[in-house]
This record gives sequence, C-alpha cells and structure tokens, in this order.
Amino acid sequence: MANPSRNVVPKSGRPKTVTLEDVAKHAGVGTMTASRAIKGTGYVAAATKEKVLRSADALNYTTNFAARSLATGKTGIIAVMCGPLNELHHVNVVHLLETEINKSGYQMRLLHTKTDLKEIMHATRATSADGVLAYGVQDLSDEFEFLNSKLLQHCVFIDTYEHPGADYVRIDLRGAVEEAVTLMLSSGRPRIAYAGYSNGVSYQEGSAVEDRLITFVASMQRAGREIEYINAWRDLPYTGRIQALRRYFEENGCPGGILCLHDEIATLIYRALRDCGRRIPEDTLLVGCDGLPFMECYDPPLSVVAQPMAEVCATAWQFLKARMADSRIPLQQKTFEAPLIVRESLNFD
DNA sequence: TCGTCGTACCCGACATAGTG
DNA sequence: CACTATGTCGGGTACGACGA
Repeated sequence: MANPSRNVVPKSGRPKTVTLEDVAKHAGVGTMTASRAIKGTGYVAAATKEKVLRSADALNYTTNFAARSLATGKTGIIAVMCGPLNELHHVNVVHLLETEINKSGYQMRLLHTKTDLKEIMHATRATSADGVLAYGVQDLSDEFEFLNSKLLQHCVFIDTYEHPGADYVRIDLRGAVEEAVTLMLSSGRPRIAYAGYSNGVSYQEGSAVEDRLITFVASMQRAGREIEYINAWRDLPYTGRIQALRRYFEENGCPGGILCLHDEIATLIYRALRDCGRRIPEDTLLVGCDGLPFMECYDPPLSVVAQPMAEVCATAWQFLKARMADSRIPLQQKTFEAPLIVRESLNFD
C-alpha cells in the first residue's frame, strides 16, 4: 500500500524543489537507493551510485536539511552560549568554538547569555540544537542536576567554575594570578590594585567569576598589603570607561601594579595610564587575563596571564561530540592550569 | 550467504478539510 | 465559528525481498 502522501499535488504558491524522489525517478532507482548513493552509506553498486550522482547533478539537487533533521532528530547545529559580544573575551571564545565546530561539519548557533538553565533549555529547543557549549554561565550547577533530565540537548560547560554534575572544561587561573601578584610584590611596587567590573565587594561572596579576585585578595593579605579595587565601569561606553579610569588615576594617583579581570580592561587601563603620562611597564605593571590574540600587538606589550583558550575550546568540543555519540559515558571533566606569560621585552629590574 | 535495492512508516509543525 | 481529524512536507530507518 503506497503512502498517500507520496502522490501529492504541490501546494499552490510553494516553489517546487527537487527532491530525493525526483533524483531517484530520474536515475531509475528507489528513493532509498538514491539516499544511500548520495550519503555514501550502505550498499550501493558503483554503477548505480554513479548514475544517481549524475542525476542529482543534472537536476541540481541539494539535500534538504530540514527533512533530514525531521527523520534523524539531528540538526547539525551546536548552540553556543556566552556573555555579551561587546566583551572581547566572549568574541574570542565564540570564534575559537566556531572554528572547531565547523571543522567537524556542524554549524554554530549563538545564543544570548542566560543565567537561568530553564532559559537555556527553551532557547536550545527553539534552535533545535544537537548540543550546547556554555561559556561562563557560572552559578548554574546547583540547578543543573535537577534540570539535566529535562535538558534535551547535551551540554558542556566552559568555565572557571566546577559544575559537579555536568561535563565541563575548567580554566584555573589561580596559580597564574598568585604568580603575577608575587611578581609585582617582588618588584617593589608600592601600590598594587585589582581592576574589575563590580563594586569591589563581590570577592567577599565567593563569586565564581571572580576567583581571580579571591586569589588576588588572599595573596595580598598574606603579604600584609592593602587591597585596592578599581571599577572599570562595565556599563559605560569605551570612551566613558577610559575617562572614568583617567579621573580615578588623576584623583588617586596611579598604582605600581594592576591585575585586571580581563584583557579588555587591561587595554582600557593601558590607555588611561598613558593619558596620565605613565609608562608601561616601567611605572605601572599591567597584568591582563584571557590571552586575547590582539594583546600581542601592544607596544610595549602588556604582561598577560594567558588562558590556553584554543586548547580549552577544542577539548570542550571533543567532550560534547563524545557525549552526543553516547550519552551514557562517564562525566568528562578537565581542568586547565593557565600559565603566566611574561612578555620577553618586559624588564622591570 | 552476501550484495543490492525497495516498501512502509516515521519524524514535528503547520495547513486544511470535515464536523457539530 | 470552534474544534478535531487528517494531510502535507522530504529524507532516514527497519525490515525484508530478490538474484547470483
């Protein structure tokens, strides 16, 4: 009994596309044979395959991915979640992830940052993603286990925070931050400050994103030094941030060392310090975090705490691929120790 | 037995026909 | 008009038939 849907007159107004069935008819084979020939899977005689491919070429046939995803339940789409793209470290991670994802023949779909797992679930379902790579969506692990069973897509977290019940790739910057602070202390810098995007009290709450700050505070306290916190004014435009930082330095003087939450903050401070006539690194040693590629272009170069982000992103993608292939495999969790990179031309002896 | 190929049916969202 | 049932879209899978 033939499927009645097979002998359907196309709806008026809808453009007639070349389907697999058209190719099969043209080649004189069944649709399944045409499918196997085009996909290159299963048993198809070489001559038959050649015939099908010639027909597909003659009819200008391309696979309908919507139909394929309907049949397989796979879309070939990977959702990437990260923070706002007006922050460069997010752009860098998105670029690295997209490179990895595309190499494997998948497409990336970018989702806006959500801090609520339920929203991730809704968003990923709406985009029909096969899997999710979530960068810097800390504070979600508590609800993750509860919601994991309802999460249709597989998810790998990329974070500075551990997600105990989930696959994750963690970046541990604490050792590098401690080393950077030690470096600044040993070089005899009178004032050493931390620059971040909050009001300076978040470290007291053990905020995950600011583990750099927690480490900074601990290192400074051990050395008996005072904590100075500089707000980089996340909500202002770039010029406004630079002006605000310049005002801060004019009113309070410039610290001899500044550890920055991100490279982006380091560039803003670099500019504000230069405007104030400070030399870097002679007068102020600047330390950024992220290891963004463009930081190498600064002259004189900044001292940078570099995250091995390319390797982190590649590992996260490998984890997700393994999870998509077999959801029953044990949890995949890896921590990367970020090294402190000191530019060769830095000389503060 | 193995290589090759075909039929029936499925997937999910939306459109459309049928019924009260 | 509101609601329900069925059709539609295209490609993949399960299963089985066929011939050498």
